[in-house]
Amino acid sequence: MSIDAYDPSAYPSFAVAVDLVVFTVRPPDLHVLMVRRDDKPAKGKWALPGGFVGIDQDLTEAAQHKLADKTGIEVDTAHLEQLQTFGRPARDPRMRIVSVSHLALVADPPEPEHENARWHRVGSSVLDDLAFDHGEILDVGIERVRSKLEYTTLATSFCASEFTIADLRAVYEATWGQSLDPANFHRKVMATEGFVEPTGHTESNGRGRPARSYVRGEAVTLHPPIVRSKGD
Amino acid sequence: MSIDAYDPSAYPSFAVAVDLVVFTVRPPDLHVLMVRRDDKPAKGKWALPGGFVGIDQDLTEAAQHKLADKTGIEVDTAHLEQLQTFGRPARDPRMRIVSVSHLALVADPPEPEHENARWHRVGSSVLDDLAFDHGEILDVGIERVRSKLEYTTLATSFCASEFTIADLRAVYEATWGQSLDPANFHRKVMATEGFVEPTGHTESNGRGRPARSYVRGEAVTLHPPIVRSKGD
DNA sequence: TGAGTATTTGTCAAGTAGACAATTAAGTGT
DNA sequence: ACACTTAATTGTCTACTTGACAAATACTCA
Repeated sequence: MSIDAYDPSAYPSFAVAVDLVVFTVRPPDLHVLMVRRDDKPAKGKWALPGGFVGIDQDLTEAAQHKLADKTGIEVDTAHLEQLQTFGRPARDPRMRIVSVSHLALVADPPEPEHENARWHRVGSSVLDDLAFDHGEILDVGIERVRSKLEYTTLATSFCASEFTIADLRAVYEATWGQSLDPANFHRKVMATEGFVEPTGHTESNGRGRPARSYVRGEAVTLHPPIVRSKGD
Repeated sequence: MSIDAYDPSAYPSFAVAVDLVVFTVRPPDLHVLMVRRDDKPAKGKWALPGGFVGIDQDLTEAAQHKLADKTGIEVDTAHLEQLQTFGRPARDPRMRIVSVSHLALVADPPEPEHENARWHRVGSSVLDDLAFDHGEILDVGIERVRSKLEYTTLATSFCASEFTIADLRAVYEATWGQSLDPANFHRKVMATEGFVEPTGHTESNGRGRPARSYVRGEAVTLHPPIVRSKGD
């Protein structure tokens, strides 16, 4: 049953695709980018943005191109990481396609140019019936972004270059779907060396005391983490 | 630059492989299974066990087969999970191969049957010059298993069906390469509901007070986690 | 000027982690 | 039977972290 014995010139032939789970935060909700399919398989259904990988194209490179294509986001302002690979033989009716899914976090994207692309609120019933196995991929993406916020500084990827602690807190609240104590959150962020760096000036949103503004710091991981409470 | 415009019958053709990072613990060290290549590319170098995925074979299924093949381990006694996918265009000189790497944790394996397969201590200089990009894959695997021990009950996958708290502690110490306080470790494990369940009897190792023995519990995640100290 | 609102700082009780002493329960050799 | 050695298990204490909530601060708006 070993495949080692195959003729080297006759390896099974796969297509390889990248699918993107692109999140953004529009307080008070987390949103994910979806495109409506207008071609043959699963026509009319919502699907994750994605596409095939070129034969000389790196996986990350393919994901970056697709992200720029669908959102108009500069590659270096967004966070992009590999999520998980899905390869069930029957996941696409056309042929054997292995999809390397990626997670992307973007701040403040413009409305999509493509007619068929749209941001959907996470939790919307639209996301309950997606094309192919994209519902499963989305679930993995949601859990990944929620857990990454606990122990990394990734939340800042959802913020503009300058932001307030309240902006950052809104990111956590939208992603986790739970409210956090402003006082304790503020203290935790400030206690983590390198999470945020003060700019020196303040931003007023018209009401209440103006908040000091910050930019991203050098730190990547949080010690100690900021944890969700058990009630997911 | 969009690939959507390609003729549907002319998707780029890839080979898809699985590579396995198989760990076991032989106190006081973590060990990883490697095979020496005796074929053309990178001949004579050590590589991760792996192979090509069949055109009708699921990724997990392919990984399970390879694991059973190389270790003689029953599939249901080992832990197996997807690690990360590597697909740099030039990573294999033969052709375009995308490798879906997997992490496996096994308890007390027999010596490998194949002449070319061998367990190597993590940290051994043998692992500094592996075939293809397997050094990179191994590094990802090492970091994954170390971090998973922090917040899951996976350490029990390294133990036989019955084990003592000291056995479990030896797993943590081998994986993290640091010693842990027996008293505090014992208390933490016992404090986590469902981590281990007592069998009622004890195991003596010839010296000192015999330890009570336990089996795996139902719990999957640890609340609170058992964390490494900063000095990695 | 005062009311309203959001940020930021203070305070305190409860819980957790890490260090290390003390106790328990075997084996071993005389 | 009796000390002696070793390792498991339990106790204890201090320092720190968490979460709840009160208080002070600094603006805008009417």
